[in-house]
Amino acid sequence: MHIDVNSAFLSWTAVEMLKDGAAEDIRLVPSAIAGDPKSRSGIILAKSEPAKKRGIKTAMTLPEARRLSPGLKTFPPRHDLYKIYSGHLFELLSEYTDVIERFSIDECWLDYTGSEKIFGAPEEAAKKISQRVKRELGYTVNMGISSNKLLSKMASEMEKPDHIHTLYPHEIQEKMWPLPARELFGVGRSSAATLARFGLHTIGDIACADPTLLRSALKPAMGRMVHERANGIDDSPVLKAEEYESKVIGHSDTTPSDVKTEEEAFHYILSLSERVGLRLRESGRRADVVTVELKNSAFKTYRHQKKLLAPVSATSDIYKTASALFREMWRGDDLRLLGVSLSGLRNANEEESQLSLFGDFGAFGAEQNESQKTNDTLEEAQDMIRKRFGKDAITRGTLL
DNA sequence: TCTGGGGTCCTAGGACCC
DNA sequence: TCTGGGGTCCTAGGACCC
Repeated sequence: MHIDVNSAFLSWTAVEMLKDGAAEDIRLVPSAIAGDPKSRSGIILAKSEPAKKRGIKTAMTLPEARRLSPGLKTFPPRHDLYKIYSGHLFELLSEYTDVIERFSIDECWLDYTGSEKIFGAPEEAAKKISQRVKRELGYTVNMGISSNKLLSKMASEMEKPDHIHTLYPHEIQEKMWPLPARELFGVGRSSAATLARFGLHTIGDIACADPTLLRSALKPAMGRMVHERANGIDDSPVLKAEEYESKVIGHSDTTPSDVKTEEEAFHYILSLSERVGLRLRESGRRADVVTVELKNSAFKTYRHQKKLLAPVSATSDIYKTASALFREMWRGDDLRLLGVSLSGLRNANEEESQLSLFGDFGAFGAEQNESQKTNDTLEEAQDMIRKRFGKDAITRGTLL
């Protein structure tokens, strides 16, 4: 089964507002969750059904949305709230199986195999789950049922909101093949355009196309994948949280105004390094690849990465690499976004020799190792302060 | 009153190795 | 008197997902 919260950010905000005594349910009027144009994040993140009827789409800019729906009520995103609501949903779902894969904050797969004996046929269980979510948590979900992840996902995307769909293999031709190619999970704007050039417009067209043609048109991996998916083929397992580890830890910020100087950029790089470093250490891991991403005022994005000789976890090491990357890559253009991410992640204790043999400036190993130990201790202390008193309890003077 | 932030995966080219 | 073929690793860029 695949389960998807209808207009998650908006639904959860609506439930919270009602809990706080709001007179109006924002789900029943044209409304949206949107960022703030002042901070240059003014896009639609979620919309109500009445807003959707007026043509408002996710990722649309706020002025565009207001033109379509002048009275549109908008509310800022509340990610901390969403995390809590998401947690409650997953708790409820955990009663039905312990094999749950969280795909995003509002979507997951349940491997219902074996649970029939306790909760009945999947269609019956889905109905129960959906009703319980509505009654106990206060919002609606879409659910899809089939024999693999791809088909259940395609099923839950069908008619919204508050629907349960099946898409078993024998239903593929009737229910999935007539859909536009773009609606196949994994086919985006670019692939859809390429497929259209070959006269392939529906999922059925892809399913019946020559696999060799697809592989040459879309590159081998993508060609093979879309052909398999269009035919309902997918054998990927539902991965429990214990079996899953993220491969990247990253943060990026769109700045309130363009960054034009190296000095200003370094402040952001330091703040970003601190945030990814904290998350890295909290996850108990170290990283040996640092990536810096920049987006200029023309919306052109570019990144540089650097693989280190040894994995690191200290903010100072991350910042050192990130600022060097920035210096090497910056084209002098006005920047609207800066990002720092860490990859090449491994468990901290797996690395016996975590200390670099050579110093910063080719100094003797011992000195470098001592300063690194001091750094680690300093940062551990800061992490503890943040854990106990909040993320803003301690920060660098330069970031104030 | 213009365009977010968090990720995953694939490809191509170059350095390098035998 | 003219330049192979098997690999691995690193990096930059891009497609795709929510």
